[in-house]
Amino acid sequence: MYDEFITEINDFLESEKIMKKVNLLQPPDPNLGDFCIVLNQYSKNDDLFSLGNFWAGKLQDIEGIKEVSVFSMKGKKKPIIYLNFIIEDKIRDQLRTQFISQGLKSIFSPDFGYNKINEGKTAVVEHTSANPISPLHVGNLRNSVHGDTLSRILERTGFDVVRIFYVNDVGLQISFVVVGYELVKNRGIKPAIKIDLWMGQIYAIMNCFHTIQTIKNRAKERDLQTDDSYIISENDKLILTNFLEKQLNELNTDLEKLKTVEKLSKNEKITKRDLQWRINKTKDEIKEIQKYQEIYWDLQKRFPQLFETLRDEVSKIDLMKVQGDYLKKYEKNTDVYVTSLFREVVDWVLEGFRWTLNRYNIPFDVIEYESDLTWSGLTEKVIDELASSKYAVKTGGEGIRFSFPKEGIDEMLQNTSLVKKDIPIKGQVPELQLRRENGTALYAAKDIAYSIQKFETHKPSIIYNVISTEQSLPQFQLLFPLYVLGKTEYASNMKHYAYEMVNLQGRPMSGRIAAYVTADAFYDETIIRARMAKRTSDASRGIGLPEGADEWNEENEILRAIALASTRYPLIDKTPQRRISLNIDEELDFKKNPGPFIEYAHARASGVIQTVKERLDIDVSLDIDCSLILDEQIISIVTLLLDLENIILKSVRELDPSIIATWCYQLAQSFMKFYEGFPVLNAGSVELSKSRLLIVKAFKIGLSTGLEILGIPSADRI
RNA sequence: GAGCAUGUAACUCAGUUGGAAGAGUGUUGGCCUCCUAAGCCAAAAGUCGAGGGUUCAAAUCCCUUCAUGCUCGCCA
Repeated sequence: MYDEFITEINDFLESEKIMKKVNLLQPPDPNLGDFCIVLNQYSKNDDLFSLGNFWAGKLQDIEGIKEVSVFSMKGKKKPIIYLNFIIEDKIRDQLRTQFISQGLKSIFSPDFGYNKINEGKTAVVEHTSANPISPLHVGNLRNSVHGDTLSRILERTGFDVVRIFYVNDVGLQISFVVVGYELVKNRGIKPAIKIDLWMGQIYAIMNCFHTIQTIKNRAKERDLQTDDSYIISENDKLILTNFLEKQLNELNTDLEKLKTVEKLSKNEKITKRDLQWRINKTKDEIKEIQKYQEIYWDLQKRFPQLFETLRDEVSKIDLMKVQGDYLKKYEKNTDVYVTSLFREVVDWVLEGFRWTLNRYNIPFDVIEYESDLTWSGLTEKVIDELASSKYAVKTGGEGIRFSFPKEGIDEMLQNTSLVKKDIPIKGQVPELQLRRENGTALYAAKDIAYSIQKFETHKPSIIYNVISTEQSLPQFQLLFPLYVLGKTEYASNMKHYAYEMVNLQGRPMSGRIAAYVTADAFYDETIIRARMAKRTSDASRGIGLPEGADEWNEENEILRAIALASTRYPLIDKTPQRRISLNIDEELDFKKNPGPFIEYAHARASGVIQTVKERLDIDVSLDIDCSLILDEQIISIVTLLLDLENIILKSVRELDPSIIATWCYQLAQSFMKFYEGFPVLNAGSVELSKSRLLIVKAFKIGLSTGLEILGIPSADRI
């Protein structure tokens, strides 16, 4: 807004033989001045205060400047001198009029809120990708909301975005559900609740049986006398923990010994770290026994019918063998029955996911199955190719391990656009096992193959993987193999969008024990609470319950907007690398959640527009007298609105959609203040009504754009 | 043991290339005869985790240190 002054001040600086470009700042309080500069930036003079007064006198002569005041702040060695500029009222008004009228023009143009720098390019966003074994919970939802918002932001910059859900349908976990499902299906039991919720229960129960069986198998290997049932009896527990605690004691004495001597015995060379690792393992094992004894009773109590059925059926079969067998058959796609059974379970759960995600306004373009990738043979091809590189080591059997020597990494940094900061670890990057000794591929290898597949099928110029920060190292470990395979471009353009996990009331959520607040429950609860709040508020305004079918539909739409604002906003308003702790009760208290506040601001704006239309019958065009609306409050709204494009670019650059969320909130806040102080209906004159109405409309456009980026519909009434 | 992230008001968090410490919630007190009070106004509340360094100037950059979370050789 103050461009003219910049050139004038630059001219002055030049006449003082200072070759620096002037940098205008904003004083903390508008009463201090319209803009200011820091004198220290331009002069190393010892007596800055006198110089400041001298400059102030000179600069005051610039046309349009009313006054330049000198403000001195104490520094350790020298004072810090600010020169505060106050513009002549008339000039300020002129500048503001111009600023607002030009600003409004660009806000009402169809390009507003877009910056097509990536036009014609494709971006892939892979997100959510939750295992299809239990319902989506609030923890998964953070991933979905971030992934979806990121996609929407990318679209705003011109990208053609492909949203991918990657289904991990090959693995031990999924085989639990498949076997469990087959067992209950054969007994004629059908789901009476939402399918993913039901499968989640089967999963938790089967996981429990499986873990208990694993514990018992380990006991057998150690020649301990436990029985074969799927329950840890008190006797079993006693035998197991006694054994483990004895072992723990031995390990601890070894560790103490190792602190004083180099080696434990002549033959055995064992490191401290190794011992520590074993100690931790043993401790975990002891905890696990206790935990799964409790989980057993807990699940039996919570899901009695499923539990009893599954326990009866499981005791008739060799669970480990059947599971392993099924999994192998599915991986190789050799048994039509098994394959269709897996797909039946997976697709059923995915249908449940889709339904849930749809409520949250989160669409997907593509669903890709890990099994398809496995069957395509690409993984084996990639492993073989990597195995012949100089970084691969054979580890016995068919095992292949991949190493990350410093020279190799340095070479990659030179030949790609990657920089040191992209490496999440200093020093030696740990080796990566690609194939087990028994010949099966590990997840890491599949992921490398999958990355290549993603690039080759969708031809994106960039891929974003939305995955929690826990996966930083494995995500980085993907890049170097890609580079080694000659896929330099791929390595450069695969980005890990990392976000921290969600804690729920101080406790992490676990699918393994079916302890989660499901995304569905969260949504349902929010709708109920929103309806209660709306009815209360309507009643205080004398509005009755909705009667006709249309009104019910309208109410439902309003409630949906409020629900999405209340659920999506708290998941996106904090920077992704911050761990968040959701307190469901607080999020449902609409006074504590900024989401509904933003909706309210939008509804108020819509209300104004509607009422004015009904009662005033005025025509609004851009051709208005902006000199009527030069107030700070209005300037701040327009400034914010015009900032949207920058904000979008910044959020892409920093991979942080919370910037958009904060912007929406600030804008809503700014509008609320405007709303209180600047009535449109009773403005006093038609001209004033018109110009204020234009601001309201501009605000509405801006906020609904922001909300659209956040995937939140905007409500016209609340 | 090593690496990464975080640490700002009682609570939840913003804070742009270093340039005058910011919101909301909560607390206290005001404001509905007037476009929706899920709102607005005012007040109180801070050693920016601690210590050091660089600088005219540090929440911001560098070093040290403390606290919390996550990760680190065949889990997916």
